[in-house]
Amino acid sequence: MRDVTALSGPNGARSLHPVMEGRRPVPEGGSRAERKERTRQALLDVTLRLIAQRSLAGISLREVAREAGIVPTAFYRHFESMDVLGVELVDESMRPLRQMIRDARRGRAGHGDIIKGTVSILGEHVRSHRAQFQFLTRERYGGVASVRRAIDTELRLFTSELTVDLARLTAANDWSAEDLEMTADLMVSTMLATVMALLEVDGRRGEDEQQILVRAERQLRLIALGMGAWRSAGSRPEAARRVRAVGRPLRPAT
Amino acid sequence: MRDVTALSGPNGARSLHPVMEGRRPVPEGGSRAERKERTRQALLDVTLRLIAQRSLAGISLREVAREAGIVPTAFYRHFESMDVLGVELVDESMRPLRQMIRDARRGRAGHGDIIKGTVSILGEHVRSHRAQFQFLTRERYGGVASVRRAIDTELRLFTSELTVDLARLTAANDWSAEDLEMTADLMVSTMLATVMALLEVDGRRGEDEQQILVRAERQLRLIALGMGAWRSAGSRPEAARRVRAVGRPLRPAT
DNA sequence: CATTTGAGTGAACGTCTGTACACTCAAAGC
DNA sequence: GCTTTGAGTGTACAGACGTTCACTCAAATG
Repeated sequence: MRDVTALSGPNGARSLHPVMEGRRPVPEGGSRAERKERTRQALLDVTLRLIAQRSLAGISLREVAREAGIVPTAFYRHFESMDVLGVELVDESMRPLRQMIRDARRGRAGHGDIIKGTVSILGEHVRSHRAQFQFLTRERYGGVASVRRAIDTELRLFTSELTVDLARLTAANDWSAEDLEMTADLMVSTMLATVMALLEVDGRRGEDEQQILVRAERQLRLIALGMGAWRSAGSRPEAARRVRAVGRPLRPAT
Repeated sequence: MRDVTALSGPNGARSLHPVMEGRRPVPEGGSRAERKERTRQALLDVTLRLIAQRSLAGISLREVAREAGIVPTAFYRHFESMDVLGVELVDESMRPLRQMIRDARRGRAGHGDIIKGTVSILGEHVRSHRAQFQFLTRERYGGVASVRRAIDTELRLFTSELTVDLARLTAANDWSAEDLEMTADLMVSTMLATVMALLEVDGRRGEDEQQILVRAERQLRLIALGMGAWRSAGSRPEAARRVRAVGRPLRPAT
């Protein structure tokens, strides 16, 4: 935030190169409602872009407005404050994540290996929706309380959906709801850790993307193996066998 | 003679109102070095206290100085900037965490159950060093790049230490270094997720502390079971048996 | 004892912030 | 066609920010 100030000296802000500075003052045309929506989207997009370098708390209303090509006061026509914009951004950023879950569930990659497919889809989505994932992980434990809450709520929903999926895969009634939820939580947090690692991969050499994904795949497979062993030492062998199938095909490290 | 220092400037500026504000201006007494160290510590403490509500990026140098009872300019006698203070704070906050690892390793709780003991120690430390853990988790993916780096480095060290421990527990040469690191990473991220959940427990009813710790224990046990099964389906059964012992005693959900 | 040192002071600076207010003027509604 | 609406404008202000500078004055030094 500090080094940015070096750009805007006490010049007139007039004599800049006419073609330089690609500041688009919101594309024109369309009905009133369309134009408003476009400006609103521009504000969200700009914030998402800026979050790549600083956290939401470090981004000012004025800067967002400036980058979106409107005057600071016009910001209020769309959002009450930056905090409210942040909460809205959670919803928007969650959309690709929800799509990801849907993709993973239908087994789009469809190689018959659920884990491999899921991890591969995760990698693709993080690559193509980098900014959204960055926003979510950065602000999950960040400074703005309302935004943190919103993310937390969505993530809980995510976990409970996965719990349902797991229940289906484990023959439903052999595992307690508590154990299912515990396992789903472990998987979600493993995937989140993977997302965070992926996002830090450039700028931090040493681990490359593929390596992280391979590790995530093995971690999930380890968990699946654990599921197979969880109850197998006693109670219902046929359910345990079913769970174990999730972990297959297992191909340990060379 | 322009070095006439006898300027009749508007010095005055003797003592202000004796009872200005209830701000403690750094406890007095001791040598110069001691007083300096105390002020320095006050700056760190104040920042740690303020981080409970906002992120580091949202805390100003002036506010920290004010709360520590010194004038803004005096801040520079101790730190070049808030960013540098942040990096220093990482080091300081890591100390309790390092102590925790040492405790866990020696099995201070000493019930013979490594997992139970570790989780219990984790819970205790989070309770008694709340602010430090909050700082670390909040800033791990936060806005200040240098702080993020510092935390990342320390956490990597943590993981590699755990890798060594795992190597010892798994008979050293049956598992590849890569697999050991993968597993250690999974365990660390599980524990970090637990820390984060613990920190959000109050202010967010529904899950209480004990519940989170029980879940973490089960998650780690699930992982340990996974380790037992990882290689057992083929290669070196006696090593697998050894690993499996880590997971015991296993007492699945009621 | 006289001298040097350096943590803390206080005023001042230029800049950026969020927000208030009165305004413009094209599209929407009647 | 006349009126209403509302997204975007421009000016203005008070407060907070980081940083500068010349300073004080007790402790450390010798």
